[in-house]
Amino acid sequence: MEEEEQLKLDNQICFPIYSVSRLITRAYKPYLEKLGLTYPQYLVLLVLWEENNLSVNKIGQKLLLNTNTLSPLIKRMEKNKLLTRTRSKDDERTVLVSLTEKGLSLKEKASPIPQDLLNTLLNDDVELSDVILLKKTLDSWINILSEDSENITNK
Amino acid sequence: MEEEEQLKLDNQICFPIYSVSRLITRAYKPYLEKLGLTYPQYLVLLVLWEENNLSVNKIGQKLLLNTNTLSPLIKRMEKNKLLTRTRSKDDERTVLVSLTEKGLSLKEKASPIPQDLLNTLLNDDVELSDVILLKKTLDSWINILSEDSENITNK
DNA sequence: TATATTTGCATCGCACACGATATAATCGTG
DNA sequence: CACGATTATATCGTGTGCGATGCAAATATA
Repeated sequence: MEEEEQLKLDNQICFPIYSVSRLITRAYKPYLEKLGLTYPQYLVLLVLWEENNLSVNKIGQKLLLNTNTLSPLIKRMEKNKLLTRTRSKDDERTVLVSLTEKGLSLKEKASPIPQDLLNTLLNDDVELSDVILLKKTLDSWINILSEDSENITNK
Repeated sequence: MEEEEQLKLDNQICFPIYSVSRLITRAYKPYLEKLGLTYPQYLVLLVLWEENNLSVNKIGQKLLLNTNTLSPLIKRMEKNKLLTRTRSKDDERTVLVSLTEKGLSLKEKASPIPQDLLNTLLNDDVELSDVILLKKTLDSWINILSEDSENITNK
């Protein structure tokens, strides 16, 4: 393909990813608003629902987010009584994040959301096999791109 | 799949999209920094390189961005001498955005970027056919999701 | 033609992202 | 044990995204 052609918006691979990412966040919004959550906050909860009592660093590794994003985000969640922050006794530098009752209880309310949204897509002629393939491709890109940048957690 | 299972981060389709989107922006950064651009500013230029002298509204339609995002963004670009903003004589409400010499001249410098980044991925064992399929899938999602939300340009 | 509605853009407030930098605790090495 | 390097987190500044709202120009309708 000509360089000229590659600069056209329609031929960019990055633009659809960027757009779909925003559109998905938008699709989540009505669901998450009912729970008083933003999308990144929901991601933090997903992590903690799987394994409670993690350090800020560990959450960042799982979400590929740095502490300069996570620290204020987690503080807002603390203010909303979703979780607590405590310095570890073993290592005073580490902040351990634990779910409160409120944070735990949201799990049940959130559980139908992924299937609901998936159904919206599937109802609109998206094939489940495409979704699975898409995820597979993206997962391999995450590996490549996060190794390339290698700066996710200020290493 | 159980609802419980669907809440695991590994089983979410939205998370990889969100992550890859950010990782791609990050991959673009070293290239765009040399041109004094951010990623969304680069997108605006892509649009204007294809068709100059567009209204804010039209740019927003192409990028699926609303004016509350675009207005300040375009003003920053005006401050950086990349473009000019003028009220249309036909319709005083409309602001027409035109590239300056500087904005136009960046096109050549930007032209190798997409291929460069694609090569980075392809060198890392990503199949071109996967990229093409990925784009196809995402494009159809954009159609579905932007119709569903139907609020991209404050309609 | 007067006025209600719509349209195009802008502003405000809030919540991310993230590079750069700061700070305190811990670790490594002599 | 001393002290420089590393690590975990936090803070700051800038630039998005976006819902809510404002405002002026254009349009529709009585």
